[in-house]
Amino acid sequence: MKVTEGLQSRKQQILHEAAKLFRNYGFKGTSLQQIAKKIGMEGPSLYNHIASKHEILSHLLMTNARTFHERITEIQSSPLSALDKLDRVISLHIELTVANPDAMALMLHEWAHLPDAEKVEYIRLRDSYEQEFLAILKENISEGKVVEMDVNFMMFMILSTLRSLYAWCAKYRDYNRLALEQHIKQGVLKGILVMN
Amino acid sequence: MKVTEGLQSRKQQILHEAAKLFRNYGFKGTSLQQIAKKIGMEGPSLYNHIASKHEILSHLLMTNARTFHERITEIQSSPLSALDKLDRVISLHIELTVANPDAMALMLHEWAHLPDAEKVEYIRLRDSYEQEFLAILKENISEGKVVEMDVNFMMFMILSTLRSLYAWCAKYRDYNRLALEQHIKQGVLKGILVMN
DNA sequence: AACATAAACTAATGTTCGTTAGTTTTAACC
DNA sequence: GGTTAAAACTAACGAACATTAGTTTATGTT
Repeated sequence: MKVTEGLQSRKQQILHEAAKLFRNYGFKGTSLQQIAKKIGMEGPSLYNHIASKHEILSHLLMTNARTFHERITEIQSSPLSALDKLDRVISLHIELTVANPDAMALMLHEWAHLPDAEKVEYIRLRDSYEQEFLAILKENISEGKVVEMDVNFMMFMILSTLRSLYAWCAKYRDYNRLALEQHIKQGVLKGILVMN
Repeated sequence: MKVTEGLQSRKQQILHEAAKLFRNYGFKGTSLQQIAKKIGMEGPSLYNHIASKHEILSHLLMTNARTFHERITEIQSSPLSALDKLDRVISLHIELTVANPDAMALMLHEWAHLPDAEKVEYIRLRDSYEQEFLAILKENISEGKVVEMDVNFMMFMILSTLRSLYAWCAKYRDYNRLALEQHIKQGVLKGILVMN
């Protein structure tokens, strides 16, 4: 019986390498053999640590989906101003993306391969997230903090940027996270045109 | 020998249904059987019209990648003002996305499954596109039309929104295309904050 | 040192799928 | 109506892959 584990448990190694491979080749395009090779094992040996290939995907997606859901609920029910809530939501995306860009990529593309039951839950979590997001935007609009605009459309634009972040943050490793936040908040909130 | 073909040739039907399926289940997650069923044939019969499964993906991706490349080159080499060029590029994205939302989804996610030679060309076309885009943004900056900001970052934000459009334009079928353009240009260029 | 359990390996199974071969049907043209 | 070629079908192959079974190796505990 092992008492001390490596810094990363075997299961975490699997999840980490799988996330990278799934991101590059897709869930269906990645074999268990490939994942195993990356950590120096044979394919079937993975089954000492996981129950199935789908379990890997489920873990990666559901963990992050639940985190997003919990965190935005916290923010929404906090006593912050509407504008501060929006600010926190942007920070939340940046935080989770910097921590785990590969998993963020999967959240966009690979949830379709979840087993049925978890797919349903995933969609529920995501829809619920978007409802909270909409509520925060509506608060801002009714307080006059934000331009009058179709609120669904406003959310689309902001989420498009935040959900693509994973693809670009690698190129901006030289920025620290605060500079990244500055840039995003400037661009998303204030636009890019010079006023006149 | 057939002289008149249906309104859509068999090959176009295949491309159309394949695009929808690839978008929903991914290239690797879609079988030729599935595609064939959608147009009422058996799997192997597809080979009377296509050379391989990869050919379908290649056609869908390369056609659109070349169109983007040609069109932005036209715009860039036109005598339009820098701001008008930016405007035209946004319109270009909207035009191609409305015409073919499924193929646009593939351009984000499925190019990794292209055969090697075409993958190289695809990346070259995309990089070249981004270079033209950057040049247009730099023109705008040096003319003072646009805020001082890291130009790569500015492009990231704009392209994130434009490249996600396919996912949302279905929800906005009630807008006509001009209203869609108004919204996007407002949001991307002017931001959402009320000025003070 | 002996034991027990975790974790690795090899071999094999059953399935799915892209693709090929060979055959039959459909439909235009003389 | 007979000819011809396109386009459909069925059957089969071979490769890839997730997963299972059974065995061996490694390791921590007594």
